Amino acid sequence: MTDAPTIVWFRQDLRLADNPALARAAKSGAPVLALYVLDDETEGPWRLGGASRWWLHHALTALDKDLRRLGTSLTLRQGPADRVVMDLVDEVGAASVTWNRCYEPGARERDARLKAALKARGIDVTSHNAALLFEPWTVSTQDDKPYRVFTPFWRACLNLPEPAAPERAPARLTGPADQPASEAIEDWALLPTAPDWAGGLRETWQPGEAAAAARLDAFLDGAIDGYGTLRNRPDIDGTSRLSPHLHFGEIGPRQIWHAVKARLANNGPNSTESSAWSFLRELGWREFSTNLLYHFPRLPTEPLDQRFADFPWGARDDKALSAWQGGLTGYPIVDAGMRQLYAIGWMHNRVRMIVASFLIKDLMIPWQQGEAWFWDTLVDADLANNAASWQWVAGCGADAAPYFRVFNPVLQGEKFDADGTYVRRWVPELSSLPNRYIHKPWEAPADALKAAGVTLGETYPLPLVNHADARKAALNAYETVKASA
DNA sequence: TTTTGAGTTGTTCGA
DNA sequence: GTCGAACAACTCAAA
Repeated sequence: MTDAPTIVWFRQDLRLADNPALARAAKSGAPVLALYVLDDETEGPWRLGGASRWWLHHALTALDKDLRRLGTSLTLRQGPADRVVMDLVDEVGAASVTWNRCYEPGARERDARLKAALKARGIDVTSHNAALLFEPWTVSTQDDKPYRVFTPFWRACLNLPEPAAPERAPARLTGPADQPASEAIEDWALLPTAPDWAGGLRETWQPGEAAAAARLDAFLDGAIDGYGTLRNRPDIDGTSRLSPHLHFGEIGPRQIWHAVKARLANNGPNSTESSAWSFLRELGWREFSTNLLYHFPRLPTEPLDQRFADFPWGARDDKALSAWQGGLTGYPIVDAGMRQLYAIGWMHNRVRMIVASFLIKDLMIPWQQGEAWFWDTLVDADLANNAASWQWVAGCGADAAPYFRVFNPVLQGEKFDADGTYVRRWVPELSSLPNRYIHKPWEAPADALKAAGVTLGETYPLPLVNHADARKAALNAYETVKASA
């Protein structure tokens, strides 16, 4: 049975280049059966959110097209992935199964179970690293414990052997003689219909491996030079916007790492060098979050710092939560961010911190509710990054901000969106307000509001809470955590 | 074991 | 408007 196929199970590695599982199968000479399984059960409550589903539809369409160029195609199946894979092994008489690792707790358990079951049946099964620069089990403190502080973690990473150079995509792939039936992606109904809210996503994003590579190239030719400072400016395209491509594995961190390094070696004056390093550091944060999730699988639901288990959150307030979600808090920078998120499935990172701080500290709503909303609405929703970042803002995570650090939405707006460009773009009903009031319309005199066509409480909300009071209340609540130490 | 240095991303107050 | 200091102590990681 020399033509028994190898199943390459694609997961969060939807690319042909720098894909060790695919490379291994291609080199083996066996026919390659490319598989993707839509599995809404394994990760429990963390099944793919709406924006992620939109992205996935297009990413799989692009991957199938790329595979066809090489001579095969993508087989789609739905169901609990371990069962689906096992059934397909029987169906096609596969001799070998290979995949690239995931680090979510449900996926890890499932993969371990499946691997054991496949081995027990004499199937050759391998797993590989396509998602990280450094595997979580290779980075630990001298006491062999996981790092809980970013800077020493990243230092330790940089002392490890450099990540391997990415491999090219296989030049050609041969599918199995009998290509098994694939489900139709349309039947998965990943795209929103009634209503179709994805217009802003379509205008903003192009999923797929080729688009990811183009995005990286554009970033390396442009914004990376100013990344060190401009990445904080939501009114400017100062970031790479690679996050959704990275999440779905349309590009891998090794590819980014080596592309940035190559550029540094070629033409890196000192100013670009520090910007390039601050960009690579962001990859480091991605690694750090994945490490945290790997070592603390309850990260998405429970505070890393147990003292926060009984944090005195405010009484349940659905109206405040809805106002936050809908971008109707009365704080322009917060509302701009939340509307950007809803419109295009992405929010600038600086603004993510501002809106998260507002939900947690001004509204006293548990961070898990913000995490859930982001999970559903972000095209780059990633279990590790999302959980680690929300916990960080809440002060209960690794490397947590000091409790007294409460973002002031007015000052943050004035500092990072000084002329209000970002607010005007996403909160158009304020667009005619003068700069000096754009981040605090409630301080504008009546004639300025009138001239701008703004009626507070009607065309734009009054502030949901008074920030100065909310800040004091938050600091009081955080005092109780200290006391419970 | 003990000690030491350091910790992504802020705000407010007073000079 | 701008600047520096205070905010409060704690935990982590390494020497």
